Amino acid sequence: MVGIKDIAQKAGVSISTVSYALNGSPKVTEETRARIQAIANELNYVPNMAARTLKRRQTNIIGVYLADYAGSFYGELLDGIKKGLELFGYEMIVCSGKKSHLFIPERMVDGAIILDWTFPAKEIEQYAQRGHQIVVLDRVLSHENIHQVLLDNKGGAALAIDRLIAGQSQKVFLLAGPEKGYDSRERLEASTKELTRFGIPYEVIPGDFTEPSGYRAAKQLLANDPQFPIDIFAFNDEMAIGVYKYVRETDYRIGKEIRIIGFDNTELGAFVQPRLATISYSKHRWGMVAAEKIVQSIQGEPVADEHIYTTFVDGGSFI
Amino acid sequence: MVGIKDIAQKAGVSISTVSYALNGSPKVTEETRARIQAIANELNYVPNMAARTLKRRQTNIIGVYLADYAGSFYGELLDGIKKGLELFGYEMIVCSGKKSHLFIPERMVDGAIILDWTFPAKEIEQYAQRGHQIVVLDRVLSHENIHQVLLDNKGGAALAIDRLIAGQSQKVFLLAGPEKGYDSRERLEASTKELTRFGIPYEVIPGDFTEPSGYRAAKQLLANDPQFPIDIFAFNDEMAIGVYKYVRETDYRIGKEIRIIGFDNTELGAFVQPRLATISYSKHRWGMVAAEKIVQSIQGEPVADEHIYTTFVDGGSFI
DNA sequence: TTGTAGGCGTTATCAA
DNA sequence: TTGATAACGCCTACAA
Repeated sequence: MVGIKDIAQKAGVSISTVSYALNGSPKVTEETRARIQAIANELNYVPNMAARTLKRRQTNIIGVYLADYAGSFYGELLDGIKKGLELFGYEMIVCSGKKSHLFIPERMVDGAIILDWTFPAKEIEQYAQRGHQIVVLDRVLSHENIHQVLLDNKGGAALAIDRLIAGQSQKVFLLAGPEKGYDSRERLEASTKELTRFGIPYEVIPGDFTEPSGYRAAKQLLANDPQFPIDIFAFNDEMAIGVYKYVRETDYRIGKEIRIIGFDNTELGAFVQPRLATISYSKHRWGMVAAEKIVQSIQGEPVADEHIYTTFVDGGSFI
Repeated sequence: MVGIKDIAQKAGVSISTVSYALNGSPKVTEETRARIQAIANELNYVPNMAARTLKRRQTNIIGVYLADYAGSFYGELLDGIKKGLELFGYEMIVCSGKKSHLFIPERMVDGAIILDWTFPAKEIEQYAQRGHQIVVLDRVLSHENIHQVLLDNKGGAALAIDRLIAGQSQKVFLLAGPEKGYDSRERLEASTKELTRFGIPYEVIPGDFTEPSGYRAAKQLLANDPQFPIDIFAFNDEMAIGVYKYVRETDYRIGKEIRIIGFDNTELGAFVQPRLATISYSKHRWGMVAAEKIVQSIQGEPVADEHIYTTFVDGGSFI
């Protein structure tokens, strides 16, 4: 491995001079700087990250933690985070799985962005307590080193419910996500509140944000001699797609006997026929804002929590 | 930050004893080992990765390089890689973008798995030349430090063409991917060879593996007063979906006037109606094998290049 | 069984 | 403007 020592030797200077030159310090002549740079290039020198990190105590890398890599959902979000971090000279690495959590206390990353319901809150708080900066996208945690960029779940749910009501719905089935999950809880709370306000009866059907759970829910709903139309607000598009799948096996039609609104505006929802009506938000922006927040908090600037707002997307699945 | 020094002090022993104890060396009493471990836990000690790496000269991290994070395509593959690496005690980080390439020469990662046509071959070879181990999934590079786990593109293409021929196709439109891309080139070569062998006329339509390029291709095909049925072999599912999108805007029907076979067996292709006939392979296995190869080559074991085989998946889009 | 000390490759503080 | 040198936190001969 070629290090600054080799360069120093070849250039006939000391290692500190090399270090200065390579780091663009004004303490060396432009001439020697150029000469040393040339030698460095010639030798294909690349600084050893471990050594540099050991000394500087920062890596300029942000870790993004996801529960899994499935679904086209994450694509745009990661893109947004990456673009955002680039603006500040940070690199992004994407991690998943328990062991990679250690990157945080090990100081392999300067900060973390978490969208992973699998990541225990206790653990996050512990890292924050040790002084690590963290931005969470899927929960609320109160700590000076933790900040959040959250979806406006309540606003989104209210949008969906308002549409259902405008569509003369007589009863609404709320196809919920995991009970302990923040997003699902918020959507549920806002939905029931809004429905109650308008005096519309509703029923909560448990789900877990996966397609199969949507499929099962649809099966169950149609098995019980239902009253049509059946109006469903699925707390994410994936479960809504599961409903489509089951309904497709019957003679019922989405948008007629079964009316449904999703949440997330995924690619698949936009492709199915009829198009899935859903709640949309900019995943790209979400990522950009998260990146901005983590950098700000690392740099010790004051950072305010922020929300990502939602809009309603029309689709043939509802009216 | 709490280091072994702090532990040593609190335990009243030297730092080396702590190091030995924490690393399970047989050079310390089980008793002191337990005592030191207890103190380490109490102090929430986590080893500093930079320092450890500097000394050990390895991180036990493999970098996976992707062109982007889009599409559900990568989900299973990454899952396979992660699972595979776990078996050998390695962690995975997912990277994208030019700057993260530096992780390789910087020794931030012990090895790299590359599926990123954006990553210049020259650069890969350069890193290999410096002694870094690399596994590529999307090209053939000849170097002792580079190994490949490739799709059996030719076999897959032949499968598709054989079906088309069995379906009495009179002419086949080959909807190709990027010209310089390895996968597309292989599929094209095998397709034309097979078609020529059977004396079936064909026409190559340029595309770039994106949905819009499939859409455009369909538009173009249908504009020229074509002869039905139009038989298409799209070199990936995404472009095939583009074809679906355009056809849907017309009165023609997929599976009737337009018959099409894709490649990749993506989730979306399985969902559309009629189901997209396509070439399938195990992305999970692909990842597992890639993981195995990179670890083997890091550990200096002999490693043989391997192929991932394909199968045909029936769908209403063809016959 | 435990302690001392040198070194991993850089950076940064002093002197020169 | 440069050079010698001490950290950074951990590992590991070698010595005790």
